Amino acid sequence: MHSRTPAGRTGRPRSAAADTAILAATREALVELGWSRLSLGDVANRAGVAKTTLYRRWADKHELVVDAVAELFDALRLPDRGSLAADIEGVVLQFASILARPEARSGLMAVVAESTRDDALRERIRTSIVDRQKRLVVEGRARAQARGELPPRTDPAQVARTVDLIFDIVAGAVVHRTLVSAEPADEEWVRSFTRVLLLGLAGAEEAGAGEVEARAGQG
Amino acid sequence: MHSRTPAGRTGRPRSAAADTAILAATREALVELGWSRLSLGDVANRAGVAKTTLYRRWADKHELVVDAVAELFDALRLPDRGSLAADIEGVVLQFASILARPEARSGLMAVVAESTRDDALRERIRTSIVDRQKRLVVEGRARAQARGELPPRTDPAQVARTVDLIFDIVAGAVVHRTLVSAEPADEEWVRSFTRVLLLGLAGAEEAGAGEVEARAGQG
Amino acid sequence: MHSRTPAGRTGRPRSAAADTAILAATREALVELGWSRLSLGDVANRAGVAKTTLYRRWADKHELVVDAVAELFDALRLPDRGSLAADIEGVVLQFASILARPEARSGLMAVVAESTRDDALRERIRTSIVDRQKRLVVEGRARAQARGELPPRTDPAQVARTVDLIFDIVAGAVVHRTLVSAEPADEEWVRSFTRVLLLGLAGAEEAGAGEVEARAGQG
Amino acid sequence: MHSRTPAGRTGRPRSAAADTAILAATREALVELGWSRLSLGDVANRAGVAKTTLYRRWADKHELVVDAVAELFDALRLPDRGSLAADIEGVVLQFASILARPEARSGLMAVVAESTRDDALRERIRTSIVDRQKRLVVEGRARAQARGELPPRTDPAQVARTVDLIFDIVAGAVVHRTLVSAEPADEEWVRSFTRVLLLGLAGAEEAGAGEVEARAGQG
DNA sequence: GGTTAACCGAGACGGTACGTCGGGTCTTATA
DNA sequence: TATAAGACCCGACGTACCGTCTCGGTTAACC
Repeated sequence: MHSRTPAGRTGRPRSAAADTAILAATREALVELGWSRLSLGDVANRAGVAKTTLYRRWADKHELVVDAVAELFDALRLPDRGSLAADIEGVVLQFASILARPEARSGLMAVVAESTRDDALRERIRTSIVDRQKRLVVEGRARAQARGELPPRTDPAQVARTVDLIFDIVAGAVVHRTLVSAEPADEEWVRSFTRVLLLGLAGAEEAGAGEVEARAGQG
Repeated sequence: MHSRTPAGRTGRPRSAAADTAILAATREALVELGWSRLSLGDVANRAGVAKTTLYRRWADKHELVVDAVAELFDALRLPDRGSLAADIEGVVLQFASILARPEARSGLMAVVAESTRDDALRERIRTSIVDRQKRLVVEGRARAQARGELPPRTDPAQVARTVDLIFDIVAGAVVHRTLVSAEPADEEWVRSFTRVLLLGLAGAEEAGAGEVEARAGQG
Repeated sequence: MHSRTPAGRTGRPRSAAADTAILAATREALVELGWSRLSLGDVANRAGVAKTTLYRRWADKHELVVDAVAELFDALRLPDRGSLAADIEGVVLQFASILARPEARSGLMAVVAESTRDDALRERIRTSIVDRQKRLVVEGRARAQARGELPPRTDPAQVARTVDLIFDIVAGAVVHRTLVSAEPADEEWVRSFTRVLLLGLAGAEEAGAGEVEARAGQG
Repeated sequence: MHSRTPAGRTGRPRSAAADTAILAATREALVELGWSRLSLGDVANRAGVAKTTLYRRWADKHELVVDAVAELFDALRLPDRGSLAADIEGVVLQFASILARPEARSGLMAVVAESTRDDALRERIRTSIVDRQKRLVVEGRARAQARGELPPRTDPAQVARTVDLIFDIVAGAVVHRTLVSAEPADEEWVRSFTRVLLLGLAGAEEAGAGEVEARAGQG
């Protein structure tokens, strides 16, 4: 994570328990107070840790919250429900249920907001959250290809573009639905959304091959 | 907007110029400092206005920024480019270009983040930004129906559901692409995205009619 | 005191009560905690004042304590006990009794210690405390001259030198006795000290005249 | 000094060099930073020693500084300049020149300030500095008696009182002159001061004998 | 000549206070 | 009544030291 392990090996080693306690305390405080009222002094108190210990490990509020929130998304699993549509619906519902938790809602949005002015923070978000969860898309595609639901694809650049596009559509739609529109991403909505997504991808898949080749010929 | 016009009519009237100057100063400060470093004292200075004046009109930082940011999105127009796909691409590119402006990026995300803990703020965002821009989806559908690209729909509840879904997908994907994935929503990406969206909607439209009626019979 | 009255006349004026409360709180805290454990946050609390208010008026702990302590010495009066010796004994006993108060002891010495590294602070001490109390020596001499105990002196430079010398001897001896030697400056000690001082001054007065004239001829 | 020699005799003995290095580093830091900005971590760094080592030997900042400063005054010597007046002037000038050194100025005053709230510290100051230097007064009197400048005195209590009085007057006046009045204790000032002191003592000596006997009869 | 107990360096730890900054309220004089 | 100015209370910031505590490793005296 943040642990740029200190060069030397001397001195008292850092307490591993402190990290855990701090991140848990951060999530707890996010639930109770939200982002804007969360203070690092309070987090340190909750964690039973001195403020200095906290600052020794994280440069500021945002970096801390990225790590605290990132762990939440690691709970996401791609269930095997027999079909691509069902798999997607399953993972989207999980995602929605994480976003229903207050610490995820306000923590995630706050760091994204700050990352618009802080390249290091943006990179940290990408590394700790975004790229980490793209595994779900990759897994899902592989499983669908194994089932014969999707044709095997080999062009790596094209695969990467597609994975990114799917991820932006899925994550973006769910976040927007729950946080901006402030409507629940319930089973009905998820079914509608998944249908649109899969039909769109299927259609694009068919039409896309020739176009890509055509473009490759130009560039 | 915020102007709960004061009851009494006596005394010195509020300066109309102050509102404009404050909102402009807010956007300017957002560009330079981002959300977290923006301070109301500084905004008041830039606007050549006393802090008192500012607080008399907006309850706090977030309300002010919602108003300041909302104006940016009012510039969105639905261009008539001859086809639904082209129209969508046009408006999405506009949206992306607004999100490329730093005041929009950090302002929008910051108020969304705070709105996860503040119902009044969420409502204000919905009123001032979200619902206001859904007009684009409604207009686009109407134009496409006029062109014969889409069949006319009459069930108002179903229409509302579809409009909401489209808006969440479009806005969500563009925001996620630009702010979270931190990749440009350039012409190529917009073309890919639009193709997936339209094919998905077309497919769902065909398949959906019967299903909706069936569900309506149950509910 | 410290009040470099702000240039402009606009805005809310500074609370005069705050000054008084802060200085009183400072002395109270000095009594309870001593210099080193005295914190400005605590002083602000005791005074019922925000820390910012305190810092707006005093640059740091030392400046504040100089002002708080200086007031204590303004209580010194030169009693008319009928003879120069008795007058001196009276004022020295008063001085000793002020130095017996813990806020005076630790406050005074602490600012003197810091003033060895801070010219502005040293000047402040001189202005607020030292020069202010030299009035006692001047008064005492005048009264003794009126009684005929001392011959009238007119050379102002020589008078100033003598006043300074007397002040350094008196203040120095009492401070050293009470704070460094840590013995009480009780009546017996004060009587012995005063006898030495007066006999020394009388002798120097006799022998000094010619020498001074001689030096004046050279310079 | 501070070395409460550890009970057991086994194990690695303490480094003697560390003591020297630490005290020297303390004085060096006092010169550069003054008391208030002096930190023990910094002293340890300068001395090339771990903080642990420092704390194993001195309980806190004040105790350390007493020891560091006390050594400075051990350089005082009573010169034999042929007369009591000249001897006194000589030693007073030495004293003044030590007090001109920044480490002595701020170190001495700081520990005196703190000692007003700390009896152990006051005792340490008395032992390490005050009583240690009273030897100068005792020596000076003895030499003057040998020269026949002073009558031999035998009552030990009276002698002790006189030695204390002289020490308080001399040390107090010089300290006050240099640190509080912030004027130089130069040759001219020292000459004036010594004249007053000696004349005062001579007069008191003559007049005092009978009075002392009288008081002894009462007590 | 191995044991062993106290030493040493490094540096993390729980604390306390620092001096600053911003939020939002208030009190003036002026318009 | 609105305004500009600016003082006010409050609370958090991030930093600096304090004095304590672990570590791994080093000495010297004792056996």
